[in-house]
Amino acid sequence: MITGRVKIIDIARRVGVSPATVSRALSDTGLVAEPTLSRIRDEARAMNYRPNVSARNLRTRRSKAVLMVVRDVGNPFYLDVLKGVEACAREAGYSVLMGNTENQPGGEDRYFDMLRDGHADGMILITGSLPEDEMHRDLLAQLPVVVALEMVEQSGLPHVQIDNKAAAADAVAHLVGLGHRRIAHISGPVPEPMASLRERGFREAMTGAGLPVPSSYVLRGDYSLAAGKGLCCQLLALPEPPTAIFAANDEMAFGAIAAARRAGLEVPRDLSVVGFDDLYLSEAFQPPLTTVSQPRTELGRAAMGVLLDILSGRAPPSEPFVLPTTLQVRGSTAAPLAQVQLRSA
Amino acid sequence: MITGRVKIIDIARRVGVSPATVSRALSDTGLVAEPTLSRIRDEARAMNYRPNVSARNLRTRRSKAVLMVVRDVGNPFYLDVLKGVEACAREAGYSVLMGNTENQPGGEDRYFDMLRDGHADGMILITGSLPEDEMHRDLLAQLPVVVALEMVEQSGLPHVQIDNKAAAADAVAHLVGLGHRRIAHISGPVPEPMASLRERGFREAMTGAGLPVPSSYVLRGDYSLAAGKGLCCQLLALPEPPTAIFAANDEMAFGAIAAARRAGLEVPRDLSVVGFDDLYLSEAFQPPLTTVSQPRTELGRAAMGVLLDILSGRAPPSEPFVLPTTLQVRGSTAAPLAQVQLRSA
DNA sequence: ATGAAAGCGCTAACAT
DNA sequence: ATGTTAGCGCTTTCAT
Repeated sequence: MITGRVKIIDIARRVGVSPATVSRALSDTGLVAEPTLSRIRDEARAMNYRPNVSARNLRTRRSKAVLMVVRDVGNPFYLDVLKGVEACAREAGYSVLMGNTENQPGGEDRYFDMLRDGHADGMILITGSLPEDEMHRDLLAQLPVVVALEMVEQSGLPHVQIDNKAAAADAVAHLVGLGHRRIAHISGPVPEPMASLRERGFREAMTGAGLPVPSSYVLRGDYSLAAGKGLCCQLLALPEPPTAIFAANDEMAFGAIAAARRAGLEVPRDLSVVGFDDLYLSEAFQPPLTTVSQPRTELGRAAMGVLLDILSGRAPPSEPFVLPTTLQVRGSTAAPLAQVQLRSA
Repeated sequence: MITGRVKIIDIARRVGVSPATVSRALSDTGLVAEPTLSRIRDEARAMNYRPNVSARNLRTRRSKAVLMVVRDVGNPFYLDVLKGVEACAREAGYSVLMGNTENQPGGEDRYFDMLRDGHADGMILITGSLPEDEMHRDLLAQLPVVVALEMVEQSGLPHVQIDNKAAAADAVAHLVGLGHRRIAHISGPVPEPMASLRERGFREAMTGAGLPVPSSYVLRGDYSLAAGKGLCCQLLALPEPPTAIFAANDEMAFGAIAAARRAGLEVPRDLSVVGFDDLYLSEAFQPPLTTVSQPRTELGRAAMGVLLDILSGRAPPSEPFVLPTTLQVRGSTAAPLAQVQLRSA
């Protein structure tokens, strides 16, 4: 800490009041009368006063900070969520700390500790898992924690999310609408809830449309570019390759498109690809990616809103808060070519 | 704060020692003898003790946190830098807070305030500008602040950076080597130092190769996708359009490629494009982008290293710390077609 | 409307 | 090697 040398008592002396009055004047309690009020504020500004946060936090037993914990800070996807969280937090006088678990099993432990040691007052958890110790269900549900985007079943924690199953079904319906019948799915790391729901959305939409889902058409990925590439190769090598692929996220969709191109196919002429997430570069990608767009910033805002409710003693919603998605139809999807032609691929 | 109810005095009572001894035992001072030491540690673990950070920070007058301030958290580019900073910080027991200025003029003021109010002990500044107040040069140079990637001239602050001019010259040399003679530059927001240096690298490399730099061939952008698109259109509309473009960052390069494609040109056949930064998706882009790769994580590490030096009283290096770049040659550059053909474009 | 006094939980002198 | 004491800077009773 750069010793913010001027403290409340310095102002008090200069103005000729007690420290208590200065504190009250500076924190807008409405308990200080007008001649004094202005003099204190002016003097504080003149002296370039900044309250010492440690002292204040120690006294008030709150840090006015919240923690947003994600799987991987390196994933640009979360940045829009952060923006929403931050905007909402700032309005309420909170700052936001980022944390990431690097996808490691006990990764959230560290951040639950930060809740206990006063680093933060509450937490927005976007990792889909809970700490390994400290797992007394009923106790956990008392903590000021909101789960966003992901799901932690039976945790009793409030959730803010999208309808992954319906969104996936939408994407598939788009492909079916274009005339595709042989549609494959590159899933996320099932059995994680998010990945599972997207896969179920895929299956139900297919079944609903009377289309078959051969087991070779559903391959499990890990949301990485590399997985998209590898699994797409696998699909294209099938005796009856799909004419369309629905990937559980954009990165795998990018990978799939790269693999298709390397295999001599043109997207969307020879293969349609739909992603999920609508990443920053999905629109600039060649071809521009058709994908499910999540209201990322709004999800962040909503999650922070629920957290503020909890922190101020209001009851959080008992039902999950569900925000709508939209399918961004772009250039990576088109009607399929005649089947004969594709067999030769 | 979730009241971490168990405090040092609780442990002290259980073990039958004074709070001071517990404090010493828990902070590895080596001043507590062995029978006691273990008993204290065991008890602390058993009671699930967590030190209250506010109290500790207040007492020690340090927060053990550093601030990393960037222009835009939404820019994935900074995330790799963050990883380096965080790794190095964690080893030294520091946590990292992110801040962003949204490119607004007075944006860094807020974070300099956080230094003064005890939120953080030091700062890594990646915005290229200083707060508007508080500009007493000599005073500023005393603050525990390290400038990374960008440059703040005459600030007296330690810098960790790459050689932007040389890297830009490398990129141009690559194009010249392929046989290009009509090479244009889409620059960053000159006169910012980073943008200026890249432009100078471009100019010097061109001049050094005996190539002309008509003024219509150097257009100023703002690092955005849109700028890349727009300025590329402008270049292609020239009576003598360039056969190659060196963009001051990858996003503008992406924009340029998109614009070229829209204009009916194929990259790299009809137009070569080089970027700068080597963003996450540059490799997956179609065509894979030839670009200057910065050692982002290493830059982060190095910057944090210098900051740790300052925070622990060691003198920072007086010379800027310069890390090497590498030109990633990928698919967006190739030898130019015959000139005649291009004129018709 | 303002002041006096206590204390948040911890660590660092200064004893012993 | 351990205990005693004081105090970091602030907010908040409780008085007046």
